[in-house]
Amino acid sequence: MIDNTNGSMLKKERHAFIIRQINLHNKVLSSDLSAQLQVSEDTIRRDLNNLAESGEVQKVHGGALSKSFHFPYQLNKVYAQDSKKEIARKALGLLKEGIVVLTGGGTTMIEIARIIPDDLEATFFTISPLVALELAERKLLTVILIGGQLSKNAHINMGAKTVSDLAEIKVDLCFLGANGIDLNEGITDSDWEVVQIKKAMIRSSRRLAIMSLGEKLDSVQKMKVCDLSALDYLITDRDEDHHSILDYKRVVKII
Amino acid sequence: MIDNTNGSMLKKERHAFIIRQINLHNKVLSSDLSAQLQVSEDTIRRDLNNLAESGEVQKVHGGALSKSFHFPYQLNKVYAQDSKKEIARKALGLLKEGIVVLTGGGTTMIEIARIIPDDLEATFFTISPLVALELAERKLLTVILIGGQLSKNAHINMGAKTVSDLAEIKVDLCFLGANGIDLNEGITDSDWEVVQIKKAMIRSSRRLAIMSLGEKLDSVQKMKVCDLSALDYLITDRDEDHHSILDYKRVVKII
DNA sequence: TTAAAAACTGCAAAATACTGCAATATTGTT
DNA sequence: AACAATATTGCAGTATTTTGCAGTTTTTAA
Repeated sequence: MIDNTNGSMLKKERHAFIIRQINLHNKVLSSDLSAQLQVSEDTIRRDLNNLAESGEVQKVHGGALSKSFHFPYQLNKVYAQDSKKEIARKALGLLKEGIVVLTGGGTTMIEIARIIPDDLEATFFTISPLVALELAERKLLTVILIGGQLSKNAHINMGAKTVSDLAEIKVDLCFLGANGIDLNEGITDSDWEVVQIKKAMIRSSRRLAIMSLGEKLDSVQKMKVCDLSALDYLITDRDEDHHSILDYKRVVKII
Repeated sequence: MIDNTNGSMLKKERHAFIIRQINLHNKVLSSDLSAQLQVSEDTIRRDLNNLAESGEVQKVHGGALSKSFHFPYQLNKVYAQDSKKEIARKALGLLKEGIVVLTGGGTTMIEIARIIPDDLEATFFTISPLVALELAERKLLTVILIGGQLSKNAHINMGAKTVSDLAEIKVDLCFLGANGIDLNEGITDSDWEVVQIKKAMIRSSRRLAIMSLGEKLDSVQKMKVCDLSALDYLITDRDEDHHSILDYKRVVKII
């Protein structure tokens, strides 16, 4: 592991070693390098300063990170928007002329609303004001916003009134986002109120389509919404032959 | 799941992990992060403070929320004329702690929603998704969106369901825009459905405040909403001594 | 209203970073 | 090879950052 054959190591060699470690692990700790390279932490710190000056690494307190290490988000942009668009594109295949749909909120659902063709005639129930407004842009859609108390976090209508209004409808298809999705635990969420709403939505629908980023697969939250067996479709951005999908494929139709 | 390759985790890595969790689930709890990252909640709190300072998340009691999720609809920011802002400023005077309000839609109403102080505790019913979303930004407001079929041009909920839901409430004050306003003909509108909604809203309110640009005074539309005698307040951008106001002043309180 | 949870404050310990400096190593020149 | 000029390294002392803890205040929920 340590290339310390002749006791002393040139600065360039150390730099190369550090770069290699960073490429390997995306990060290095000064303390680790000091031990591995048998030099003082001061020297390591100077090395990291050099590499940072020439823009090869990103120095942080305690070590350094790969320069490509950046926050997985961009300001003013929806996280993983391309993936969500891919999900939206797939979801579109479930929409047919005259269908009656019930939808939740979330950015993925908004992406679907955005790409619904202008010539589709259908009825959309939704608990999300944002989705409703987006859907209302399509001339031929009937958009019904189910009322209730608007939650500040999720920006969807919740509470008893929403649940009881939901009980009065029965739709062909329900689009729902998932916060946690797992083979054994099924669909889970972290907010009790949200879970009540989702359950009510599922009760009001003949078929259920869950949309989820592939990243969320195998994650579990505190509250249970339903089992995987309740799903008719699972729509993700991953290819259906992706290894992470295989187990799900046996339980639910993957789109 | 947790990227804990090495025993210790650099601060920036924690930050990235937090951002990722927020992007994925829209919200995080300090307690969860503390457990997942194996650091004290104090550290998490400081992390969240840092991320909030640089505007990357929105900190709330107990955790943090995704910021990108919170402001998307501000994109279609309407630029209210000064006169509408003036009306909004005046309307604010009618709001008191604990009041229950019912509002319609329209840019003037949105302008009011925007300038409501953060420390006002009150309950707002509304038939406008946009107004509801704007109101939801105020932490202490309870916002109840009355459902119905979303009209494509006015972007308010209408139809039988909305009317019957309105019949079930009784509020202190109703804010309504006016399309036509005239001494003899009262408040008038051009859309039959809108008139039904407005009448239902008026029935559900103890006091009625009509907001209208001064230029709409003395104009008449086809359908009647109510007489001027039904108004408690008429809010315009004109000075109350303006010549065009004088006649109205005898019938209704001008603000 | 009270009780629990969460946030803030100040503080101290540990880890990390910086400064100047002397010892050592490297390089370039004759 | 000898020597000077330069660069690198480790060290000691000091400063800064990070973190957890205890006590207090604020917020939330019942």
